[in-house]
Amino acid sequence: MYIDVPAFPRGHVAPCAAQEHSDAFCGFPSMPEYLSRFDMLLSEDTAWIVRKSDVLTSIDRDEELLQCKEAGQDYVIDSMAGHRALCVGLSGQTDVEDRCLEQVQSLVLDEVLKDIETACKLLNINPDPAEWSSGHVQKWLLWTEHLYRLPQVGKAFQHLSGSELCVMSEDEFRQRCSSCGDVLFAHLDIWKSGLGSEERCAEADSSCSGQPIHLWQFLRELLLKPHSYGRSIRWLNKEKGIFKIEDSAHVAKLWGIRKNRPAMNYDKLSRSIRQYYKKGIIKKPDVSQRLVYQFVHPV
DNA sequence: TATGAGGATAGCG
DNA sequence: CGCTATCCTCATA
Repeated sequence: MYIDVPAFPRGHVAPCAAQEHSDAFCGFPSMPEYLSRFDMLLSEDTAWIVRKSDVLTSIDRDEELLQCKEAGQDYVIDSMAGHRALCVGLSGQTDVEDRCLEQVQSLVLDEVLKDIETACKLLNINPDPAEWSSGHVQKWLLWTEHLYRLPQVGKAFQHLSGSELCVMSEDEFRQRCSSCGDVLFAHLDIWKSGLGSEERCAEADSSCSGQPIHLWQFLRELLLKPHSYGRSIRWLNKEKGIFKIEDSAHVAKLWGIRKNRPAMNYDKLSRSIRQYYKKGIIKKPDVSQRLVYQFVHPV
């Protein structure tokens, strides 16, 4: 049985095209990490098969398999070519598992849509790629490149509107960018398919084409998505609103992209944070630590 | 060398 | 005017 889910299988182990980061993490959660969100739905003897998407082709299957085994789970990588299909249970008990899988599917879909909504807010762009101007396309590219640590290839897609981008085939993406065209195509594909429900779309629409976002709101949004941004900024104590900026350059870069300020850096971003001291929005925690701040009014 | 505090100034909706 | 963005000086680790 196969579940067709946008996003998960294509993204989760996308190859790390950027050489600068040699560690295993490529901006995506590992499969075990991702699946751990759904632990409650997985029975111990359930095996998962991930059909190999084109994005997965450059990953060493054995290595991936190993990674999954290390996590103490019984995951299996299917060698079938195919795309964007995730998973499915093997060992037997179909009744219960079918129900579980339906729930997983709905949860995964939900996660994906929420991720896109967040990205819309953070980028201040429309959730529907077809509506993007060439400027929006560049913004999305820049963001995606930084988020997943891909090489910067904005130039290869210059002067392209969202609708033009949407009708491009995967091969055309590859032609424009041999190093990561396939990955970018996969990411765009997630956006293209993430538009199933209209209510969400309308919702996201009103929330993102809004007012200029404030820095503290932006930081909050990043903190809400540890799965995507946890390597750059994370809570040290969520209840007290204490957070730490783990990668100052990266956070500053993302903020710069959001505000269309290519020259943004941590020096300037931190100056803005300090402006919040007297406004009572953010302060240094009682025991001051480097790169650690605290929201005065935690939610 | 990176971070932190805060003054000064300019731009912008 | 509020909210930065930018630049700068001085202090600190």
